[in-house]
Amino acid sequence: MAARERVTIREVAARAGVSPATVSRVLSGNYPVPPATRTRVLKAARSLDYVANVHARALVGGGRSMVAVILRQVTNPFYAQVAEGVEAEASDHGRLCLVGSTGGDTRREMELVQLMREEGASLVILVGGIVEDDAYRARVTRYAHALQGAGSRLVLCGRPSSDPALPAIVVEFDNEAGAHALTSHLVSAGHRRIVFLGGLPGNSALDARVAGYRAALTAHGLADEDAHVIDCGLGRGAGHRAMTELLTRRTDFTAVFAGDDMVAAGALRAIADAGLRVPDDISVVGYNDIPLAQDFNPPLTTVRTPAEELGRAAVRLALRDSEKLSAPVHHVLGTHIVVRDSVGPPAPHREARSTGGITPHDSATASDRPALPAAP
Amino acid sequence: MAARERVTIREVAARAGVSPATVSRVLSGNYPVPPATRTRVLKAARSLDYVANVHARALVGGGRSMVAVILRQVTNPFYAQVAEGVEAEASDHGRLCLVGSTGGDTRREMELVQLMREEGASLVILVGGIVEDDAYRARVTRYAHALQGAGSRLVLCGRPSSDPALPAIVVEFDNEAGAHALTSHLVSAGHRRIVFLGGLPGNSALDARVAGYRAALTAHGLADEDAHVIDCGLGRGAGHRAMTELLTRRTDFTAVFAGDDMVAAGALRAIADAGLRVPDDISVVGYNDIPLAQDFNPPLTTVRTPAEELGRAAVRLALRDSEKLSAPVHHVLGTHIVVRDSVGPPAPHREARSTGGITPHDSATASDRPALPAAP
DNA sequence: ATGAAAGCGCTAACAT
DNA sequence: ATGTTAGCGCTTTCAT
Repeated sequence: MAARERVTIREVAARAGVSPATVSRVLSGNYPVPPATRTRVLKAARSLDYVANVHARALVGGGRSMVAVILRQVTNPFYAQVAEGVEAEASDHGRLCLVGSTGGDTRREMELVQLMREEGASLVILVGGIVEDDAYRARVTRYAHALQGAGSRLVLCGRPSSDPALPAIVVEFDNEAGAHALTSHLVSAGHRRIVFLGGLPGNSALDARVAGYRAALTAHGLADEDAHVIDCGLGRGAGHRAMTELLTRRTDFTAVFAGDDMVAAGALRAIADAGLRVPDDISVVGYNDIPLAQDFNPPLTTVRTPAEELGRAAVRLALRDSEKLSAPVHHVLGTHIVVRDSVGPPAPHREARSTGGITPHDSATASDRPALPAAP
Repeated sequence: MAARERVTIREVAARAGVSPATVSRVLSGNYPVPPATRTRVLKAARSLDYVANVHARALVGGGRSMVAVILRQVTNPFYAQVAEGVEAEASDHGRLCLVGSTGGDTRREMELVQLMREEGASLVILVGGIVEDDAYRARVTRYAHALQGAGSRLVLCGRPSSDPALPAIVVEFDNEAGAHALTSHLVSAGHRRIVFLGGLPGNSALDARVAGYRAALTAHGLADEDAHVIDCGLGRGAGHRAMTELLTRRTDFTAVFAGDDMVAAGALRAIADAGLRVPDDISVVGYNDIPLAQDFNPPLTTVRTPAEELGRAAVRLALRDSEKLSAPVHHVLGTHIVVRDSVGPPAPHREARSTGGITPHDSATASDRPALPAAP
């Protein structure tokens, strides 16, 4: 089949015996047209399989604008949920939604923002914390102004604004409070030696969790030297590697605070591989409560960050003060702990800093595991 | 800062002291322009933060080309992986990639395809099997032709073509073979009463798995009445509900073939909730080998469908015979079983169709569970 | 009630 | 080497 030319409004007009203007009026539906001609035009359009050209329409100001989400990777369940929330809310507002992923590459992020700007997206939503440096912050500032100049609006989702005066909407969680609560939960269960697995210096979300973890430790009268942060970054693989390594080096911690649920997944596997059990030997907690966290072994205690709601809030807020160019909006969503089965009382044999009280589980390696050092 | 109007090519021209045509030539780069003016124009454009209007550009014929993925939902790990593969391969080819999700709504799918076509996507990739009916098939045919007419190309990813003559590329798995192998694995372990949980009549991928399951049963000398398919659809929730219900009704099956890993996740939870253990009491297998399947309790035996490679293949194939409009391409990717810990020998007390041999686990409900009926 | 005409921002002949 | 002109397909005044 040959690629016949696209049928235009003019052909429909000819077929219906009216002018293009009339066809436009019928199709746009924003102008009263007598039922008689209306029907005639509609029939002509249908018989020709006419579809309006969005470019022409957009050019002249008619086109529906869409909302764009830009995130690191779609395979991360948390990001995916945020995207789904954005999608849902956008759909409720009759907007189409597109998601682009950067793979952590700032160049690609820049291209994507640019592309969205070109397409005339009315909303560009940047999701998730990246590792920020000054150059990056400067770029976000440029995005915000450029987008505003083009009549659209930037939303920072799940991360703080680098500059409160930025013409951007920010929607995020209180990661510090969440981490504080989760750490307290661990302390309440009796844990004193808790390692934070998955720090990522420069990433605002992780930095906040680490801060909450440290603050909670202090609040419970533990010395700062009891804090131990392993900056292995995020992801299941990173969690698995770091935990495996930690297990061969130390024996005196009783709980692990994973930077997020994927890190927790890797850590759980590493612990199982080492022949230890959760929570009998070591307690583990995660962060985000991804849908499959309840299917881990054991079901994971974690903090629920309503990802989908984050996405929904982003577009709701942005659309609400649409065209108003009001003062920068800042919205913080609450989180709460979800208690499942990965936390128990500390294992007595792991509490002491000496290597006394060895069990069959770690007898093979316990003797060459040094105690936790003070934080740097 | 007020939202000044979008800067146009004319303003850049004025700033650089040249005509719009010259600016266009410089920016499009497809016409020799002296370095002197070239630099001047570029500087003017940059200082004005000029971005070309894609709509105007597309209207007149010069659209950039990007690749678009359209899938049901990004939160499904399998789909997300396919999208990531597409993204990666597109990126390798210097293309930008956008993903749109339909939420299973065919109207939204249509809008998205339309949008992509209008936006000048050179590749539109439809991922995953939907429930197909004649109207839907007709629509896909229209997509294919419309896209071809617009110089782009349609790729059907993870589902068969409704019509072999369609100007579309199809890349998929041999679901029937995979399901056959997996069912055989179960039979080899000694299972005779295996229920298929998660049928979705009309969905080509699931229908193929059911067919493979039935064929394997027959091949191993089991009567067709040993087949038992529960059409509960896909998703963790559906799997959980259906499994819970099944557990209260029947007692004589020893293994469950879940339609995909998410269904398996729900089934595992339901089994655990009922106080039964996997694989001691019941064996469970899934399909797709999503990244977290290894973190289930127990780690799930499933068939690995290389999702990312599926996505990569889709764009590689499509880009390879780009502009060639050659004969329809059909590509089938291999799959293989990944054996983990969710399959064991059948539990003796569940094998008999009578209610003899009760164990503490199911003694409470076993007496009112009827035997599996023959398939309809 | 409906047509004619004027662009939207851009590119591609066609001029110079 | 660069400016001028004519649309791309559509919507929207402004006429009729």
